[in-house]
Amino acid sequence: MYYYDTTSNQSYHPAEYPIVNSTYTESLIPPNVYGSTYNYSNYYNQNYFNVGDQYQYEGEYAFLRPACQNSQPNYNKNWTFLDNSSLHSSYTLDSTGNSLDNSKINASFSPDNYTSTEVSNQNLNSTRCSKSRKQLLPDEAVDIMNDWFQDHIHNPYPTMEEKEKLARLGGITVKQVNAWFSNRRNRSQNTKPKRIKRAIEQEMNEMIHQLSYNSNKTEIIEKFRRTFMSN
DNA sequence: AGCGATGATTGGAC
DNA sequence: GTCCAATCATCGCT
Repeated sequence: MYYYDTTSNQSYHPAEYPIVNSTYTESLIPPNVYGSTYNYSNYYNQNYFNVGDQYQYEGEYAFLRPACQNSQPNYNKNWTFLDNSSLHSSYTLDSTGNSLDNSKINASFSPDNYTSTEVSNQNLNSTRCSKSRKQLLPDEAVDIMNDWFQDHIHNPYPTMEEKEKLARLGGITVKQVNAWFSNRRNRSQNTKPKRIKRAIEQEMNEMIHQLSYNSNKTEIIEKFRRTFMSN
């Protein structure tokens, strides 16, 4: 049995789906499941979705596409998650355009049906996956995180609750929020270790300055410099 | 081809 | 578990 993925217009055997674990499926959350037009309450405690979960896009049904290495979620499409009732009344096409039995599909797509060996043996660099493109985070997500960063410039460390809120508002995952803040702090020299290092150096410089004004203590100053300064 | 920007990953510290 | 620095990978641009 093959499955038709309307996001890539390709058919796959279920065993070809290369990665079924939380690390990759977490990055495949369609953004609009958090949106205002979506009744999110039924899935409030579900923070990731499995490869093979079914979604509706512009009237067409599609499976969540496979999590190839370096694959990125498609943030630009207006995904709608199908709840269980509509899932069973929907249809899906196979490689020849025939309708498939959804109850069989859902059973076959359970990650438990495949061993970790089967999954890890898949070739992540197959031609099917090589077309994946690196995508930027949604502008809205970056804007929201940038605002938060500027508002907390002296301690840019969101709590877990704040990370979840930023992720929800931006339509991205908490993992992506973590990576964004880590990169942002590091690249703006605003991590705690770097701030501490700068503060120590500044204090050392001030002490050197004071010593040099108060009396002639060249020897102490040089020892101080050798001990605390990097150059 | 080279480069800067950016998102993701990794191994280690704690 | 979180956070870090370093690094990788891919984008757009020239």
